[in-house]
Amino acid sequence: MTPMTNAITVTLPDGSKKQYPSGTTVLDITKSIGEGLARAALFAIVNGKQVHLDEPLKEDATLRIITFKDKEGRDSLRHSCAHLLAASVISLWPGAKNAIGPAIDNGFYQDFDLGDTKISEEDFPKIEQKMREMLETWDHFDIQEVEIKKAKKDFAWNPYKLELIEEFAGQGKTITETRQGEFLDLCRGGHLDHPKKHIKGFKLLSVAGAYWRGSEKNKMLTRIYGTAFPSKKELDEYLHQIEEAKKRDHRKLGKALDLFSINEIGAGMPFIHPKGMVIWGELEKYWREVHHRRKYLEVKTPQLLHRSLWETSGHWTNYKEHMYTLKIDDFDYALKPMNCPGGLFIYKMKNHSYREFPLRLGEIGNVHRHELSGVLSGLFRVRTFHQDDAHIFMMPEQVKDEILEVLSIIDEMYSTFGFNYHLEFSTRPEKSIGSDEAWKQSEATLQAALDACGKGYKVNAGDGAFYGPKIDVHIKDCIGRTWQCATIQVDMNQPERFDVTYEGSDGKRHRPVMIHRVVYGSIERFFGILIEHYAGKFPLWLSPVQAIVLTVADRHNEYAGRVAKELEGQGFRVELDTRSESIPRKVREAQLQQANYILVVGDKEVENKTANVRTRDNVIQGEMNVEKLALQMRQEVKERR
RNA sequence: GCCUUCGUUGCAUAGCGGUAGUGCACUGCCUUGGUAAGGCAGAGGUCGCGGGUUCAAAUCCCGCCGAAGGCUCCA
Repeated sequence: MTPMTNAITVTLPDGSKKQYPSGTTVLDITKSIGEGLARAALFAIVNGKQVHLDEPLKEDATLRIITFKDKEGRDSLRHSCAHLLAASVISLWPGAKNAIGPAIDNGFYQDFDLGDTKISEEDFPKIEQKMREMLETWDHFDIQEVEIKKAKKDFAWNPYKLELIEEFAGQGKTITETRQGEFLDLCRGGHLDHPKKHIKGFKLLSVAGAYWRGSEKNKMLTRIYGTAFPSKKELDEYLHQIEEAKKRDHRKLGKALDLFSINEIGAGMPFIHPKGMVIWGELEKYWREVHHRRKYLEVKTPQLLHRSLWETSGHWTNYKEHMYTLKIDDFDYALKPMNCPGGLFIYKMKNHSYREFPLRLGEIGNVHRHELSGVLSGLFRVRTFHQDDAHIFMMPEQVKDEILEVLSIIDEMYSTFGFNYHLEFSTRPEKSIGSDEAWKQSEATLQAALDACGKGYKVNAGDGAFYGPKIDVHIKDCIGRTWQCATIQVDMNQPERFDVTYEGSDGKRHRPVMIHRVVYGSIERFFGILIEHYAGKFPLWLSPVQAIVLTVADRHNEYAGRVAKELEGQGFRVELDTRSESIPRKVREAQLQQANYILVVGDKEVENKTANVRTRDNVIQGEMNVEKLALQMRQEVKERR
């Protein structure tokens, strides 16, 4: 490390030391160490003295960050809060039985069996009040190791805890109990040393049903979600962030901007409206532009295909509950849930030579999947959607380069939207087909490609598909949420099932390697993500309304029409507002529909043959020659910014 | 699929046993106004669908359809 002037030395919770420039705050430091810790910092001690997290540090200080993570990285603040919630609910509803209550990513939850009692969000103020009252008496947690017999006796009233005790006893684990006044709980620990002192901001967020131990075979419990932070300020920031995310909700914006709708005549079946279709069309156009340049061939395969195809592919036996099937003239048919069988069918229609490889068959294919009604959500989880699919056939020695090529396409396209992303590599699951050797080889090839691309990646051992290993790409939108979109999968199943081959340089038949890959993933989903990512303010190339021309008075209508026509003639999407409404109103409405450029024309502009230009973000460009504006807009569209 | 909550005009909502209200949007008229809501008037509703209770149901009960938040994070 190059020595820094005025550097401060920070002793991190793990004991390691790091240098920062003077003026850095504790919060900056925790953020630089890792996102988790930023929210985890309780307080900091500089040279033995406690400081505020926002306080800039001077040089030559040694800092200790006191966090609410315990030694095993568990979030003791949120976990302690879950205990507090359990104690409060049981105190308010004495018949309630608490099940588990862990800390989760952004807070905590606690499950309850409430018998016939129903708790709703209206009860939250009452519960929160009780929590505050109880917290006053919670100076510390008493945790005690107990005999199994005693534990069973203590929790005779609670079948969930009993089940856990039995289980832990069977595993030879020690049983620990914690007591806060009246409230006794079974808990393995991971609490704050001083709950009263450190729980400063908590809030209950929602109530939901959840199966005991996550299995639908078990009883449905009531789960209360909440969150907690070491300060009121951080809690408020978090709540504010949730509000901001709600404003971007694609379902809300989709309605407000008239982009799409999902109606009760088809749950999970989106209707794309004219303005939404403009964006959709641009996404497809861009996709084709990139893929054509990258030597992909495009195909289209039918929606509805005979049962025999699905029997060959294995979907009829393994995927039937997700397929829409129907009988036509006494034959069984199914709507395609995936594009690959159709793609393979095209491949099989003629002989192939290694000279054609890699053979890239792309298809923006409409698929139908019967998802459970309860999992449907806006455009994010639907029953019919379009995959920007491609099936690539190649020789084994081409796989590494081809994966790199696909990663390069992904990088190119995601950069256009301003998405940062990270890669995840999933390896062989327990239930899988194919030989050990085949798996070993394809995993090694994917890994070699990942290493070569230099992006860094996370390994999810055992998370691959049953037919092959995969690479998933997770994008991060502008408010920090991540979404899995692109995926690259090696398929060791379908080529066998369809018995596809190619002729090698040795004149013999060989089995090609096939990979599936998508970039957008689902166009519906990607569209939804984009709506939230841009908060409805689409960049010019995607924007449904690129410009609105509005008039000051009726006598300017004719000229305004000419201006609109000129821009339209140059290929822009333009609206004309000649209503006899006030200018502030017309400007406001143009802004609300997120028109990129708002052109006002009045006496001055008619005389000078110009338009007065402003953007939806209140940037006033002033009087401009229309041709010059068109030139500027063309450049903006071209650069897709 | 299961749990909780919810479905009132194009949108957002009030009403929660006794003639269905408001705001925005829409239509008409007045206004011809210079950059985020000018004024007045009007039209628009099988209160998701079906059944039940009641003298009377948007309101209470049951069933169905649809939506939202969950159902992975383990004492």
